[in-house]
Amino acid sequence: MFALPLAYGRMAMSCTDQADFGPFIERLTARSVLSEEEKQAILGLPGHAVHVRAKQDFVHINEETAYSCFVVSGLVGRTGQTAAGARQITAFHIPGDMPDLSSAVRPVGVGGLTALCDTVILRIPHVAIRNLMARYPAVAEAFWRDTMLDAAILLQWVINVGRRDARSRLAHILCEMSIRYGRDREILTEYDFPITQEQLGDAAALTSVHVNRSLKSLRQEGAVTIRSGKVRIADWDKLVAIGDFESSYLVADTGPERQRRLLSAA
Amino acid sequence: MFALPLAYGRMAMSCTDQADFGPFIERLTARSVLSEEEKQAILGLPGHAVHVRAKQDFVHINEETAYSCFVVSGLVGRTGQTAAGARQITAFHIPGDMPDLSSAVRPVGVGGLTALCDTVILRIPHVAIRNLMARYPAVAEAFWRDTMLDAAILLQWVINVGRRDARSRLAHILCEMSIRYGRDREILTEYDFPITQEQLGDAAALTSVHVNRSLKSLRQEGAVTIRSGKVRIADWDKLVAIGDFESSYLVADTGPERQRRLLSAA
DNA sequence: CGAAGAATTGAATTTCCTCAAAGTTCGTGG
DNA sequence: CCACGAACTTTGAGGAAATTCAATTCTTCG
Repeated sequence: MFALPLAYGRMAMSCTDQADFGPFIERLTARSVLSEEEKQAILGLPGHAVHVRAKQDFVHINEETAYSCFVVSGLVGRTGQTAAGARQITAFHIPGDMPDLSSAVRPVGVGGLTALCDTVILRIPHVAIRNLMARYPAVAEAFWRDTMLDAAILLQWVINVGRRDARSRLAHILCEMSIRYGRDREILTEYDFPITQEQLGDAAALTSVHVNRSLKSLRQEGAVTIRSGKVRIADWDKLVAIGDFESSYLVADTGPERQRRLLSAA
Repeated sequence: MFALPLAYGRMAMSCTDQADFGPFIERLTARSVLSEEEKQAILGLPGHAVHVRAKQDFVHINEETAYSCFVVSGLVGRTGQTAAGARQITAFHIPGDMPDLSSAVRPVGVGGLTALCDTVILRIPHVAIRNLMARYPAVAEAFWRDTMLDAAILLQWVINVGRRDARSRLAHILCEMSIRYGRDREILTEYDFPITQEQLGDAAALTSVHVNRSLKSLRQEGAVTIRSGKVRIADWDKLVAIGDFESSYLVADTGPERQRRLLSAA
């Protein structure tokens, strides 16, 4: 078995530290208007913790699940595949993300989910999510908005894979993850990114050999270094220039002010 | 000016033929449980018709709009761009689609919208959409689900661009459009696809020169022919094989039965 | 009929891939 | 604490796919 069930119970109880679920709430509330009651309701979602070892799929392509996953720790990749078996990572999901939140509304279509390193997830029944959304329309909208952020990232992914050369693709990914790992979306010049060059290649649509050569080039140019899962950005501006990175798709979001405007207009 | 305003008024009135808005309703109701009242409410959305000439952008990248677009006729491309100016089409939208429905909830992040040929769209104010969703939660969910179908298509787009060679990419696109143009998702072996090889290249992340050579190869192999915007699929099975096409991401959807199950469970 | 846009073809070049072999790192068990 | 093995990284050489640049032909449309 690839997965080891640990505990059942309320989300807040299935982990010793309730803060585990914090990042998601933080991200949501940064972009949506949620009341204390609504936030508490989200925190009260029932969750089932699962440890997944590195390189194990925990949701298969075209699998129809009855739950959505919340990433507690580790790193998750959304994957697709050609018939020939070539793997493509279409998204990274870090702690605080819900990679397949959309499955609550459309049970298939997110592709597979793989743990890129040892990872802990929480499985949250669709029924619970749907109940919550029925009760709190603002939560439903916040969830929808969260899936649209994923879609916006995916859109940049297409551009990255389609229109940039190897070095740019990698630089772009490293810039993006820097912002995403950062609290309040600030730039992290150093962060843990537990991924192999092979997996980076699956994400950037390159072979691991070419990833290696390209990383070497980035390193020699003094832009960035990756060593045993630790990214050190030596020169942010240079990395941004190489990666043709423009963070607005991550940052420019519907903040609470905008939400209030929309709500008052309606 | 690139756009020529035509008429204001209720959606049903801004076009002589109400059936123009039909495809969207059909698609939605095929995947969601909507009452007659809810359908009528959607049909009653106010729309502002706009004619857009070929190759004109009508929503710019990072533009924050106050409306979503509904494609009445023609062909729309969602676009992204690198700083160097390389263009990438990330999605095609055909009559009946709402390319930036998501902007009602997250005003930026869909990229730009371009008319790939002479096209008519309807601009529907976010306020109206949001009012409708507030009144009918089932409509809100149906709209969300529609954006998730786009996301699922986008996911395949990444795989296509990232992991297939030129011929396969083109074959995959032509297969996908065949299904999408078909009513009830049946296979069309002949359909209008008013697009240039240059634009196909922007979609497949290839140069127009290489698109040309690859199409020639597909033609010579007896798989498919494109001539002045008309696709003729000579051998569907062959095209599917070359394009590594598996239609479930378009077809396998949350039908009404599944929706009823989810609703009753909740 | 003429012009503009689109499609087609050729030749040289570049980027990335494939195949193959060493070298490193790190965890595990002796 | 060291030896071993597995996984990961690094490097080399040759080849394939797609690009670039440039020129020509075909279509469409006013």
